[in-house]
Amino acid sequence: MLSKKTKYGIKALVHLARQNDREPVQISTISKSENISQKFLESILLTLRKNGMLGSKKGKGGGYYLLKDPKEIPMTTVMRLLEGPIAMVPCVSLNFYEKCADCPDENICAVNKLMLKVRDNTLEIFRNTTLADLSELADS
Amino acid sequence: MLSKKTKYGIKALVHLARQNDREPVQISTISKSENISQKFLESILLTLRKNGMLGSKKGKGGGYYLLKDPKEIPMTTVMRLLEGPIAMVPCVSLNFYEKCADCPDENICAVNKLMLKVRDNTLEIFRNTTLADLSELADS
DNA sequence: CTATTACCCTATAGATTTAATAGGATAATA
DNA sequence: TATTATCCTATTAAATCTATAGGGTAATAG
Repeated sequence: MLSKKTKYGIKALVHLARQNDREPVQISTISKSENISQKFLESILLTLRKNGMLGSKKGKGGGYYLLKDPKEIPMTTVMRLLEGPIAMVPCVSLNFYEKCADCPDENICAVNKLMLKVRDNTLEIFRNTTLADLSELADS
Repeated sequence: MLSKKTKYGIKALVHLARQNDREPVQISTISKSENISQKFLESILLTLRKNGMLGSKKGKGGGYYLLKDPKEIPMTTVMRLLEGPIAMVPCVSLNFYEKCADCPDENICAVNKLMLKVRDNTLEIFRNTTLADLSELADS
């Protein structure tokens, strides 16, 4: 299951991507528009900024804005930042690999085999989907 | 992330599928062979039996056994039974659909759009992978 | 220069889920 | 009738998630 943190984070990023200009958008604006608890959103945007995804401006007229072109932001980056590993088990994770304590040999492990396939497919989707793609309304 | 319950459940099912005959296998045997806490495994096998996946036999020479041919058991069934929804968000789930509280219109929701793609792909894999496929050792 | 605005940061708490354990009841077999 | 092995409920320990609280800091306007 996707955490609310990730869900809200994506929504906020898309909100910023849909902005025509790069003018800062206030937390409260996004919070109201996307129905997200303002304080919770605050902490999410903070981690997005700390990880180089967003810039911010303080004081009146301040807010958050995207640092890069939405076309240049693949969802792999966003997902790993907010949700962590894309794989469903650590033993098939590229960026968060961990050996299973119970599994003597990954090569003959059924779970490994299955989840490797799932990871490959999911990864492919996230790689080929940018924030710009998600910002285009409806269908496609 | 895949829960240990699901992980252990799949391993146990594969263990049973790898059995040549349909003779009952004791919990303790699977538990030792797969490095799973026996009591925890007990509860997992119980739910698998209650949902028509396994049969059981009590007393000496008892144990659990598959009720169907592994070729006839797609991973969609197993996953839904053990893990629940395959989708990462309830609003794109086929069997566990739920509307998001915060989302006024799913058709223009970026998260919905993205997770729908992921679900479609993952579902396809689970549909086309049977317990028999996972039981074949190594590569493929 | 000072009031206001809006982000910055840490800590904590409540709720939920997960993973496992405990302890015995029940049924089948030898 | 003793033994074996599943059946079943309840409980707990730990982890994670989802916020909320409460103030600090920097920028802007007038």
